[in-house]
Amino acid sequence: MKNRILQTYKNLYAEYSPQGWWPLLSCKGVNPTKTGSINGYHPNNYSYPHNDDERLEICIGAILTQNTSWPNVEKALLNLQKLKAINQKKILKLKIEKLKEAIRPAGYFNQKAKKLKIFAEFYNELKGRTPLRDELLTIWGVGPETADSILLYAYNEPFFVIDAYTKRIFTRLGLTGINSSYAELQNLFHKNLKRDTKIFNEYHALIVEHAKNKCQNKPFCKSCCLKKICAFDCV
DNA sequence: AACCAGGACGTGA
DNA sequence: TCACGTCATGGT
Repeated sequence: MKNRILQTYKNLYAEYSPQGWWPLLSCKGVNPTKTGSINGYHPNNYSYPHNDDERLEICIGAILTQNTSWPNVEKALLNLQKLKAINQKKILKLKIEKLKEAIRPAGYFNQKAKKLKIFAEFYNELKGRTPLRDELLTIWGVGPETADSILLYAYNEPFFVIDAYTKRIFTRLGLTGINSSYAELQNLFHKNLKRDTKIFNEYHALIVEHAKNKCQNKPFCKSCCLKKICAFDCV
């Protein structure tokens, strides 16, 4: 089993090369090959975030991207940037209607505006301290995936991020069951990989890339780099 | 023109 | 626990 988790990673890495997550506004133009308007990817550079506002930007992005495509999130982030609202104190001061207007392109703007207000409060009280996973999970609007995205990409803590793409790909590979829980799937990675932040960072990003390119709802198995190690019966 | 996107919450069983 | 409805915009 361990070999297959690692082998999958190696195949994806060889196919797509380093992804440069998490995308940040400050990295605009670094990797113009990626989709979206920000192009805020920074391949082979795992030093981000570089300050509290960049860290908060990742947290905001993690919340805004809930069940939402990244290009839509980018529009919202750019609107927030214009308002200089990628800062917890500014978010707290901003009127809720203004906040909703700014993040409207990301969808669910009523819920997400509330989520950002609540998170900004929490973030402000942290005063730079790294939050515990259980702390994050008590926040309204932060579930397991958002918590792990924040821990991994904003705080460089080794928590593997499980999303719909991960479930789809690893179910098809035959490495997990269709009904496996978030915790079970996360355990699969935690137990079979070195607890290394850079690998967790890259692996999740590669999973997303692969799901977008090949392992879509309707998969393109013929040209898939995981074809030889996949259990999926592609017709 | 339906379908779905880097989920989480509230509810009822 | 767990299945299900709800939330909303924008790209394909």
